[in-house]
Amino acid sequence: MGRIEYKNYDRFLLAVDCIIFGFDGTGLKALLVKRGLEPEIGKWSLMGGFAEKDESVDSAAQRILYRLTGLEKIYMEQLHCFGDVGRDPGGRVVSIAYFALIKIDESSTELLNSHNAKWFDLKKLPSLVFDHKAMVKLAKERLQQKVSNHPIGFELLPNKFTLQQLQGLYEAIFETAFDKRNFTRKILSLGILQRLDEKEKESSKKGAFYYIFDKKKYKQLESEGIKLI
Amino acid sequence: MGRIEYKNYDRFLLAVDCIIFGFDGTGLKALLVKRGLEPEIGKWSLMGGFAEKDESVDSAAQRILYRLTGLEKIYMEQLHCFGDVGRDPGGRVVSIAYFALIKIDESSTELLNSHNAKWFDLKKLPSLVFDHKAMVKLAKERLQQKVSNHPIGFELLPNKFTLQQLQGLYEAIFETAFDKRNFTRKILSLGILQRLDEKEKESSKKGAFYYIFDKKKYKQLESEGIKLI
DNA sequence: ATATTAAATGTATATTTTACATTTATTTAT
DNA sequence: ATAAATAAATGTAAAATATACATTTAATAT
Repeated sequence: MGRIEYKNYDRFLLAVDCIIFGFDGTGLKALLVKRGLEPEIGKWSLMGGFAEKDESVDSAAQRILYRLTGLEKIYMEQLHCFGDVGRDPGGRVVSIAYFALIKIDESSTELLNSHNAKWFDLKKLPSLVFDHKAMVKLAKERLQQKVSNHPIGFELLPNKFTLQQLQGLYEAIFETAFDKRNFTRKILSLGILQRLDEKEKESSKKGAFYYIFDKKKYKQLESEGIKLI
Repeated sequence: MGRIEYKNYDRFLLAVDCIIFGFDGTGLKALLVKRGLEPEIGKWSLMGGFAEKDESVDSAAQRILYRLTGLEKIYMEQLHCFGDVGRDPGGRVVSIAYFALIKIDESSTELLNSHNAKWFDLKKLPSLVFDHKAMVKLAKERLQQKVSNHPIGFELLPNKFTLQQLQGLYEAIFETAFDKRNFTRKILSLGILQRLDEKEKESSKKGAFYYIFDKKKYKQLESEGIKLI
Protein backbone atom coordinates (compact mmCIF):
# COMPACT_ATOMS: atom_id res chain seq x y z
CA MET A 1 0.00 0.00 0.00
CA GLY A 2 1.77 3.03 1.39
CA ARG A 3 5.02 1.30 0.67
CA ILE A 4 5.08 2.44 -2.93
CA GLU A 5 4.85 6.08 -1.88
CA TYR A 6 8.40 5.97 -0.70
CA LYS A 7 10.08 4.22 -3.59
CA ASN A 8 11.77 7.16 -5.23
CA TYR A 9 13.81 8.37 -2.31
CA ASP A 10 17.49 7.68 -1.76
CA ARG A 11 18.49 4.72 0.36
CA PHE A 12 21.39 4.60 2.77
CA LEU A 13 23.68 2.09 4.33
CA LEU A 14 23.23 2.26 8.07
CA ALA A 15 26.17 1.46 10.27
CA VAL A 16 26.18 1.03 14.02
CA ASP A 17 29.36 1.86 15.93
CA CYS A 18 29.88 1.15 19.61
CA ILE A 19 32.01 3.06 22.05
CA ILE A 20 32.62 0.40 24.67
CA PHE A 21 33.91 1.83 27.93
CA GLY A 22 35.72 -0.11 30.62
CA PHE A 23 37.63 0.67 33.78
CA ASP A 24 40.62 -1.29 35.03
CA GLY A 25 41.39 0.62 38.22
CA THR A 26 43.77 3.05 36.59
CA GLY A 27 42.18 4.86 33.66
CA LEU A 28 39.03 4.96 31.63
CA LYS A 29 39.39 2.58 28.68
CA ALA A 30 37.77 2.10 25.30
CA LEU A 31 37.68 -1.16 23.40
CA LEU A 32 38.95 -0.92 19.84
CA VAL A 33 39.27 -3.42 17.02
CA LYS A 34 41.41 -3.71 13.94
CA ARG A 35 39.16 -2.90 11.05
CA GLY A 36 38.62 -5.96 8.90
CA LEU A 37 37.52 -4.53 5.57
CA GLU A 38 38.46 -1.87 3.07
CA PRO A 39 38.80 1.06 3.15
CA GLU A 40 41.30 1.61 5.93
CA ILE A 41 41.57 -2.12 6.62
CA GLY A 42 43.91 -2.86 9.50
CA LYS A 43 43.48 0.50 11.19
CA TRP A 44 42.08 0.86 14.70
CA SER A 45 38.36 1.37 14.75
CA LEU A 46 35.33 1.24 16.96
CA MET A 47 33.46 -2.03 16.84
CA GLY A 48 30.77 -1.64 14.24
CA GLY A 49 28.65 -3.29 11.64
CA PHE A 50 25.77 -2.70 9.29
CA ALA A 51 22.18 -2.64 10.41
CA GLU A 52 19.91 -5.20 8.82
CA LYS A 53 16.45 -4.73 7.45
CA ASP A 54 14.60 -6.89 9.94
CA GLU A 55 16.09 -5.58 13.16
CA SER A 56 15.74 -2.30 15.00
CA VAL A 57 18.78 -0.06 15.14
CA ASP A 58 18.96 -0.67 18.90
CA SER A 59 18.97 -4.43 18.27
CA ALA A 60 21.74 -4.03 15.75
CA ALA A 61 23.81 -2.28 18.37
CA GLN A 62 23.19 -5.06 20.87
CA ARG A 63 24.04 -7.66 18.27
CA ILE A 64 27.31 -5.96 17.47
CA LEU A 65 28.25 -5.57 21.11
CA TYR A 66 27.44 -9.22 21.71
CA ARG A 67 29.47 -10.33 18.74
CA LEU A 68 32.57 -8.70 20.16
CA THR A 69 32.18 -9.23 23.89
CA GLY A 70 29.76 -12.13 24.32
CA LEU A 71 27.86 -9.87 26.72
CA GLU A 72 24.13 -9.29 26.87
CA LYS A 73 21.92 -7.07 29.05
CA ILE A 74 24.57 -4.41 29.07
CA TYR A 75 24.11 -0.74 29.80
CA MET A 76 23.99 0.81 26.36
CA GLU A 77 22.64 4.10 25.19
CA GLN A 78 22.30 5.73 21.82
CA LEU A 79 24.80 8.52 21.43
CA HIS A 80 24.34 10.31 18.14
CA CYS A 81 23.78 9.85 14.45
CA PHE A 82 26.80 10.75 12.37
CA GLY A 83 25.58 11.65 8.93
CA ASP A 84 28.16 13.72 7.08
CA VAL A 85 28.43 13.00 3.39
CA GLY A 86 32.08 12.10 3.22
CA ARG A 87 32.50 10.48 6.60
CA ASP A 88 33.17 7.04 5.14
CA PRO A 89 35.23 7.04 1.92
CA GLY A 90 33.89 3.58 1.17
CA GLY A 91 30.37 4.75 0.53
CA ARG A 92 27.50 6.88 1.76
CA VAL A 93 27.11 5.37 5.19
CA VAL A 94 25.23 6.99 8.01
CA SER A 95 26.34 5.71 11.38
CA ILE A 96 24.38 5.52 14.60
CA ALA A 97 26.83 5.52 17.49
CA TYR A 98 26.08 3.87 20.83
CA PHE A 99 28.07 3.80 24.00
CA ALA A 100 28.18 0.85 26.35
CA LEU A 101 29.54 0.37 29.86
CA ILE A 102 30.95 -3.03 30.64
CA LYS A 103 32.84 -4.69 33.44
CA ILE A 104 36.20 -5.14 31.84
CA ASP A 105 36.82 -8.62 33.28
CA GLU A 106 33.50 -10.03 32.17
CA SER A 107 34.06 -9.89 28.43
CA SER A 108 35.25 -13.02 26.67
CA THR A 109 38.99 -12.89 26.12
CA GLU A 110 38.78 -15.37 23.26
CA LEU A 111 36.22 -13.26 21.44
CA LEU A 112 38.30 -10.13 21.96
CA ASN A 113 41.37 -11.88 20.60
CA SER A 114 39.54 -13.26 17.61
CA HIS A 115 38.53 -9.71 16.68
CA ASN A 116 41.97 -8.29 17.33
CA ALA A 117 40.40 -6.14 19.98
CA LYS A 118 42.35 -4.19 22.55
CA TRP A 119 41.60 -1.88 25.43
CA PHE A 120 43.07 1.62 25.10
CA ASP A 121 43.35 4.26 27.72
CA LEU A 122 41.22 7.18 26.58
CA LYS A 123 44.15 9.48 27.03
CA LYS A 124 46.32 7.40 24.73
CA LEU A 125 44.10 6.55 21.81
CA PRO A 126 45.72 5.57 18.51
CA SER A 127 44.52 7.25 15.36
CA LEU A 128 41.13 5.93 14.35
CA VAL A 129 39.28 5.41 11.09
CA PHE A 130 36.77 7.91 9.70
CA ASP A 131 35.10 10.08 12.33
CA HIS A 132 35.53 7.57 15.14
CA LYS A 133 37.70 9.91 17.17
CA ALA A 134 34.88 12.44 17.23
CA MET A 135 32.52 9.66 18.32
CA VAL A 136 34.74 8.75 21.25
CA LYS A 137 35.08 12.39 22.22
CA LEU A 138 31.34 12.91 22.21
CA ALA A 139 30.78 9.66 24.09
CA LYS A 140 33.16 10.72 26.80
CA GLU A 141 31.37 14.02 27.21
CA ARG A 142 28.03 12.26 27.39
CA LEU A 143 29.39 9.79 29.90
CA GLN A 144 30.54 12.64 32.11
CA GLN A 145 27.19 14.31 31.85
CA LYS A 146 25.26 11.12 32.45
CA VAL A 147 27.34 9.96 35.37
CA SER A 148 26.79 13.34 37.03
CA ASN A 149 23.10 12.70 37.32
CA HIS A 150 22.69 8.96 37.21
CA PRO A 151 24.48 6.30 39.23
CA ILE A 152 25.54 4.33 36.19
CA GLY A 153 29.21 4.34 37.15
CA PHE A 154 28.62 1.06 38.89
CA GLU A 155 28.21 -0.60 35.52
CA LEU A 156 31.95 -0.22 35.06
CA LEU A 157 33.01 -1.72 38.41
CA PRO A 158 33.11 -5.28 39.70
CA ASN A 159 30.07 -6.26 41.78
CA LYS A 160 31.91 -5.56 44.97
CA PHE A 161 34.27 -2.63 45.16
CA THR A 162 35.93 -0.35 47.66
CA LEU A 163 35.18 3.33 48.05
CA GLN A 164 38.63 4.12 46.72
CA GLN A 165 37.94 2.13 43.57
CA LEU A 166 34.70 4.00 43.10
CA GLN A 167 36.42 7.30 43.61
CA GLY A 168 39.17 6.26 41.21
CA LEU A 169 36.55 5.59 38.57
CA TYR A 170 34.97 9.00 38.96
CA GLU A 171 38.38 10.61 38.89
CA ALA A 172 39.21 8.76 35.70
CA ILE A 173 35.95 9.79 34.05
CA PHE A 174 36.33 13.44 35.00
CA GLU A 175 40.11 13.54 34.84
CA THR A 176 40.24 15.37 38.11
CA ALA A 177 40.94 14.54 41.74
CA PHE A 178 38.22 14.62 44.37
CA ASP A 179 38.58 15.13 48.10
CA LYS A 180 38.30 11.69 49.66
CA ARG A 181 36.26 12.75 52.68
CA ASN A 182 33.77 14.78 50.71
CA PHE A 183 33.43 12.16 48.01
CA THR A 184 32.82 9.37 50.50
CA ARG A 185 30.29 11.38 52.43
CA LYS A 186 28.34 12.36 49.36
CA ILE A 187 28.22 8.89 47.86
CA LEU A 188 27.25 7.26 51.14
CA SER A 189 24.57 9.88 51.75
CA LEU A 190 22.73 8.70 48.66
CA GLY A 191 21.98 5.50 50.52
CA ILE A 192 22.56 3.27 47.54
CA LEU A 193 25.70 1.57 48.85
CA GLN A 194 25.70 -1.37 51.20
CA ARG A 195 28.85 -2.18 53.11
CA LEU A 196 29.92 -5.80 53.30
CA ASP A 197 31.79 -7.32 56.26
CA GLU A 198 34.50 -8.34 53.83
CA LYS A 199 37.62 -6.31 53.24
CA GLU A 200 39.97 -5.82 50.35
CA LYS A 201 43.47 -6.43 51.72
CA GLU A 202 45.72 -6.16 48.70
CA SER A 203 46.47 -2.50 48.86
CA SER A 204 46.76 -1.83 52.57
CA LYS A 205 47.34 -3.48 55.90
CA LYS A 206 44.19 -2.14 57.43
CA GLY A 207 42.11 -3.21 54.47
CA ALA A 208 39.20 -1.35 52.89
CA PHE A 209 35.61 -2.50 53.17
CA TYR A 210 33.91 -3.80 50.08
CA TYR A 211 30.61 -2.30 49.08
CA ILE A 212 27.85 -3.47 46.79
CA PHE A 213 25.07 -1.29 45.66
CA ASP A 214 21.45 -1.55 46.59
CA LYS A 215 19.63 -2.24 43.31
CA LYS A 216 16.26 -1.08 44.58
CA LYS A 217 17.38 2.36 45.63
CA TYR A 218 19.60 2.49 42.58
CA LYS A 219 16.56 2.06 40.35
CA GLN A 220 14.77 4.79 42.24
CA LEU A 221 17.62 7.23 41.85
CA GLU A 222 18.15 6.28 38.23
CA SER A 223 14.61 7.23 37.33
CA GLU A 224 14.70 10.39 39.41
CA GLY A 225 18.10 11.39 38.10
CA ILE A 226 19.66 12.55 41.35
CA LYS A 227 22.65 14.84 41.31
CA LEU A 228 25.81 12.86 42.03
CA ILE A 229 28.74 15.01 41.07
CA MET B 1 37.59 1.00 -4.54
CA GLY B 2 36.27 0.40 -1.06
CA ARG B 3 32.82 1.19 -2.29
CA ILE B 4 32.23 -2.29 -3.59
CA GLU B 5 32.94 -3.79 -0.17
CA TYR B 6 29.63 -2.53 1.10
CA LYS B 7 27.37 -3.53 -1.72
CA ASN B 8 25.63 -6.48 -0.10
CA TYR B 9 24.25 -4.77 2.94
CA ASP B 10 20.67 -3.60 3.39
CA ARG B 11 19.82 -0.03 2.53
CA PHE B 12 17.37 2.17 4.38
CA LEU B 13 15.18 5.13 3.77
CA LEU B 14 16.30 7.91 6.08
CA ALA B 15 13.73 10.37 7.29
CA VAL B 16 14.36 13.55 9.21
CA ASP B 17 11.65 14.81 11.55
CA CYS B 18 11.74 18.18 13.28
CA ILE B 19 10.23 19.10 16.60
CA ILE B 20 9.89 22.86 16.20
CA PHE B 21 9.33 24.62 19.49
CA GLY B 22 7.89 28.08 19.89
CA PHE B 23 6.63 30.26 22.71
CA ASP B 24 3.76 32.72 22.43
CA GLY B 25 3.75 34.10 25.95
CA THR B 26 1.32 31.55 27.30
CA GLY B 27 2.47 28.00 26.72
CA LEU B 28 5.21 26.06 25.03
CA LYS B 29 4.14 25.25 21.49
CA ALA B 30 5.09 22.76 18.79
CA LEU B 31 4.58 23.30 15.10
CA LEU B 32 2.72 20.47 13.38
CA VAL B 33 1.70 19.85 9.78
CA LYS B 34 -0.98 17.82 8.08
CA ARG B 35 0.78 14.83 6.59
CA GLY B 36 0.69 15.01 2.82
CA LEU B 37 1.31 11.43 1.78
CA GLU B 38 0.15 7.92 2.51
CA PRO B 39 0.06 6.18 4.90
CA GLU B 40 -1.86 8.25 7.41
CA ILE B 41 -2.29 11.12 4.97
CA GLY B 42 -4.13 14.05 6.52
CA LYS B 43 -3.15 13.23 10.11
CA TRP B 44 -1.12 15.63 12.22
CA SER B 45 2.60 15.02 12.01
CA LEU B 46 5.94 16.56 12.72
CA MET B 47 7.48 18.33 9.76
CA GLY B 48 9.70 15.82 8.06
CA GLY B 49 11.17 14.59 4.86
CA PHE B 50 13.60 12.14 3.38
CA ALA B 51 17.34 12.69 3.47
CA GLU B 52 19.06 12.82 0.14
CA LYS B 53 22.24 11.18 -0.99
CA ASP B 54 24.31 14.28 -1.47
CA GLU B 55 23.53 16.12 1.77
CA SER B 56 24.47 15.48 5.36
CA VAL B 57 21.70 14.46 7.72
CA ASP B 58 22.16 17.79 9.52
CA SER B 59 21.72 19.63 6.23
CA ALA B 60 18.61 17.65 5.50
CA ALA B 61 17.18 18.79 8.81
CA GLN B 62 18.01 22.41 8.02
CA ARG B 63 16.49 22.07 4.57
CA ILE B 64 13.28 20.68 5.99
CA LEU B 65 13.04 23.36 8.64
CA TYR B 66 13.64 26.01 6.00
CA ARG B 67 11.04 24.57 3.71
CA LEU B 68 8.37 24.96 6.37
CA THR B 69 9.38 28.16 8.12
CA GLY B 70 11.58 30.04 5.72
CA LEU B 71 14.08 30.36 8.58
CA GLU B 72 17.82 29.77 8.46
CA LYS B 73 20.54 29.89 11.10
CA ILE B 74 18.17 28.52 13.67
CA TYR B 75 19.06 26.79 16.90
CA MET B 76 18.70 23.14 16.02
CA GLU B 77 20.06 20.06 17.68
CA GLN B 78 19.92 16.40 16.88
CA LEU B 79 17.63 14.59 19.26
CA HIS B 80 17.67 10.88 18.61
CA CYS B 81 17.54 8.24 15.93
CA PHE B 82 14.28 6.31 15.93
CA GLY B 83 14.94 2.95 14.37
CA ASP B 84 12.26 0.46 15.31
CA VAL B 85 11.30 -1.94 12.56
CA GLY B 86 7.59 -1.22 12.39
CA ARG B 87 7.63 2.47 13.24
CA ASP B 88 6.43 3.54 9.79
CA PRO B 89 3.84 1.21 8.23
CA GLY B 90 4.75 2.63 4.82
CA GLY B 91 8.19 1.10 4.75
CA ARG B 92 11.41 0.50 6.64
CA VAL B 93 12.24 4.07 7.46
CA VAL B 94 14.74 5.10 10.09
CA SER B 95 14.13 8.61 11.31
CA ILE B 96 16.59 11.07 12.74
CA ALA B 97 14.72 13.54 14.92
CA TYR B 98 15.90 17.10 15.48
CA PHE B 99 14.52 19.80 17.67
CA ALA B 100 14.59 23.46 16.80
CA LEU B 101 13.85 26.63 18.75
CA ILE B 102 12.34 29.47 16.79
CA LYS B 103 10.83 32.86 17.49
CA ILE B 104 7.22 32.20 16.76
CA ASP B 105 6.59 35.52 15.01
CA GLU B 106 9.54 35.22 12.66
CA SER B 107 8.32 32.28 10.63
CA SER B 108 6.60 32.95 7.34
CA THR B 109 2.82 32.78 7.78
CA GLU B 110 2.33 32.08 4.08
CA LEU B 111 4.66 29.10 4.21
CA LEU B 112 2.97 27.77 7.33
CA ASN B 113 -0.43 28.06 5.69
CA SER B 114 0.71 26.43 2.49
CA HIS B 115 1.85 23.42 4.52
CA ASN B 116 -1.31 23.34 6.62
CA ALA B 117 0.91 23.92 9.62
CA LYS B 118 -0.40 24.91 13.01
CA TRP B 119 1.04 25.67 16.43
CA PHE B 120 -0.19 23.39 19.21
CA ASP B 121 0.21 23.82 22.90
CA LEU B 122 2.36 20.94 24.13
CA LYS B 123 -0.25 20.12 26.72
CA LYS B 124 -2.98 19.81 24.08
CA LEU B 125 -1.37 17.86 21.27
CA PRO B 126 -3.61 16.04 18.83
CA SER B 127 -2.87 12.44 18.04
CA LEU B 128 0.17 12.14 15.81
CA VAL B 129 1.36 9.74 13.14
CA PHE B 130 3.76 6.89 13.81
CA ASP B 131 6.05 7.44 16.80
CA HIS B 132 5.95 11.22 16.61
CA LYS B 133 4.36 11.55 20.02
CA ALA B 134 7.34 9.78 21.54
CA MET B 135 9.63 12.13 19.62
CA VAL B 136 7.90 15.18 21.05
CA LYS B 137 8.03 13.72 24.54
CA LEU B 138 11.73 13.06 24.29
CA ALA B 139 12.35 16.48 22.78
CA LYS B 140 10.57 18.17 25.63
CA GLU B 141 12.68 16.27 28.16
CA ARG B 142 15.84 17.21 26.31
CA LEU B 143 14.76 20.81 26.11
CA GLN B 144 14.24 20.89 29.86
CA GLN B 145 17.61 19.34 30.46
CA LYS B 146 19.34 21.59 27.98
CA VAL B 147 17.74 24.78 29.18
CA SER B 148 18.83 23.96 32.73
CA ASN B 149 22.45 24.21 31.77
CA HIS B 150 22.55 26.40 28.69
CA PRO B 151 20.96 29.79 28.13
CA ILE B 152 19.21 28.74 24.93
CA GLY B 153 15.81 29.82 26.17
CA PHE B 154 16.44 33.16 24.53
CA GLU B 155 16.11 31.53 21.14
CA LEU B 156 12.39 31.28 21.81
CA LEU B 157 11.83 34.91 22.81
CA PRO B 158 11.73 38.14 20.81
CA ASN B 159 14.98 40.06 20.73
CA LYS B 160 13.85 42.30 23.55
CA PHE B 161 11.76 40.85 26.32
CA THR B 162 10.77 41.56 29.89
CA LEU B 163 11.85 39.54 32.89
CA GLN B 164 8.29 38.33 33.30
CA GLN B 165 8.24 37.04 29.74
CA LEU B 166 11.47 35.20 30.39
CA GLN B 167 10.14 33.72 33.57
CA GLY B 168 6.93 32.77 31.78
CA LEU B 169 8.97 30.87 29.24
CA TYR B 170 10.85 28.92 31.88
CA GLU B 171 7.62 28.19 33.69
CA ALA B 172 6.08 26.92 30.47
CA ILE B 173 9.06 24.68 29.72
CA PHE B 174 9.16 23.20 33.21
CA GLU B 175 5.42 23.38 33.84
CA THR B 176 6.03 24.81 37.25
CA ALA B 177 5.92 28.21 38.90
CA PHE B 178 9.06 29.96 40.08
CA ASP B 179 9.39 32.61 42.76
CA LYS B 180 9.67 35.92 40.94
CA ARG B 181 12.28 37.44 43.23
CA ASN B 182 14.52 34.41 43.24
CA PHE B 183 14.18 33.87 39.52
CA THR B 184 15.04 37.48 38.71
CA ARG B 185 18.01 37.51 41.03
CA LYS B 186 19.44 34.31 39.61
CA ILE B 187 19.02 35.27 35.98
CA LEU B 188 20.47 38.73 36.50
CA SER B 189 23.39 37.34 38.46
CA LEU B 190 24.54 35.47 35.36
CA GLY B 191 25.38 38.82 33.86
CA ILE B 192 24.11 37.92 30.39
CA LEU B 193 21.17 40.30 30.39
CA GLN B 194 21.38 43.94 29.49
CA ARG B 195 18.58 46.26 30.54
CA LEU B 196 17.29 48.75 27.99
CA ASP B 197 15.89 52.17 28.86
CA GLU B 198 12.73 51.18 27.07
CA LYS B 199 9.71 49.76 28.83
CA GLU B 200 6.91 47.45 27.86
CA LYS B 201 3.69 49.25 28.80
CA GLU B 202 0.93 46.95 27.59
CA SER B 203 0.48 44.91 30.67
CA SER B 204 0.94 47.42 33.46
CA LYS B 205 0.90 51.09 34.22
CA LYS B 206 4.34 51.13 35.67
CA GLY B 207 5.76 49.26 32.73
CA ALA B 208 8.45 46.59 32.73
CA PHE B 209 11.95 47.15 31.43
CA TYR B 210 12.95 45.38 28.28
CA TYR B 211 16.12 43.35 28.32
CA ILE B 212 18.30 42.02 25.57
CA PHE B 213 20.99 39.51 26.15
CA ASP B 214 24.68 40.03 25.91
CA LYS B 215 25.83 37.75 23.09
CA LYS B 216 29.44 37.69 24.20
CA LYS B 217 28.78 36.51 27.73
CA TYR B 218 26.09 34.25 26.37
CA LYS B 219 28.63 32.49 24.16
CA GLN B 220 30.92 32.13 27.14
CA LEU B 221 28.24 30.58 29.30
CA GLU B 222 27.00 28.40 26.48
CA SER B 223 30.37 26.77 26.08
CA GLU B 224 30.88 26.43 29.82
CA GLY B 225 27.37 25.12 30.37
CA ILE B 226 26.53 27.07 33.50
CA LYS B 227 23.76 25.94 35.79
CA LEU B 228 20.66 28.06 35.20
CA ILE B 229 17.75 26.26 36.84
C1' DA C 1 -4.40 64.66 44.56
C1' DT C 2 -5.81 59.89 44.85
C1' DA C 3 -6.50 55.29 43.43
C1' DT C 4 -4.91 51.62 40.77
C1' DT C 5 -1.83 48.31 38.82
C1' DA C 6 1.94 45.43 38.24
C1' DA C 7 7.13 45.97 38.73
C1' DA C 8 11.00 46.10 41.54
C1' DT C 9 13.35 44.96 45.48
C1' DG C 10 15.72 42.79 50.52
C1' DT C 11 16.52 39.78 54.25
C1' DA C 12 16.75 35.94 57.24
C1' DT C 13 17.06 30.86 57.33
C1' DA C 14 18.17 26.42 55.63
C1' DT C 15 20.83 23.62 52.80
C1' DT C 16 24.75 22.31 50.31
C1' DT C 17 29.50 22.60 49.20
C1' DT C 18 34.12 23.14 50.24
C1' DA C 19 38.46 22.97 52.67
C1' DC C 20 41.28 20.71 55.63
C1' DA C 21 44.20 16.96 59.63
C1' DT C 22 43.85 13.35 63.04
C1' DT C 23 42.71 8.80 64.63
C1' DT C 24 42.10 3.85 63.76
C1' DA C 25 42.75 -1.01 62.28
C1' DT C 26 45.77 -4.26 60.79
C1' DT C 27 50.21 -6.33 59.44
C1' DT C 28 55.13 -6.79 59.74
C1' DA C 29 59.45 -6.39 61.91
C1' DT C 30 61.98 -6.36 66.10
C1' DA D 1 54.88 -8.54 73.16
C1' DT D 2 55.90 -4.10 71.36
C1' DA D 3 56.80 -0.80 67.89
C1' DA D 4 56.64 0.77 63.27
C1' DA D 5 54.40 1.21 59.08
C1' DT D 6 50.57 1.77 56.01
C1' DA D 7 46.42 3.20 54.12
C1' DA D 8 41.44 3.58 55.78
C1' DA D 9 38.08 5.99 58.24
C1' DT D 10 36.30 9.93 60.15
C1' DG D 11 34.54 15.42 61.79
C1' DT D 12 34.03 20.24 61.81
C1' DA D 13 33.99 25.01 60.65
C1' DA D 14 33.40 28.41 56.93
C1' DA D 15 31.58 29.75 52.54
C1' DA D 16 28.36 29.61 49.01
C1' DT D 17 23.94 28.71 47.35
C1' DA D 18 19.01 28.01 47.58
C1' DT D 19 14.69 28.98 49.58
C1' DA D 20 10.81 31.37 51.62
C1' DC D 21 8.40 35.31 52.09
C1' DA D 22 5.97 41.06 51.95
C1' DT D 23 6.69 45.89 51.13
C1' DT D 24 7.80 49.79 48.34
C1' DT D 25 7.90 52.10 43.83
C1' DA D 26 6.78 54.04 39.21
C1' DA D 27 3.52 55.34 36.06
C1' DT D 28 -1.19 56.07 34.56
C1' DA D 29 -6.12 57.10 34.96
C1' DT D 30 -9.64 59.25 37.52
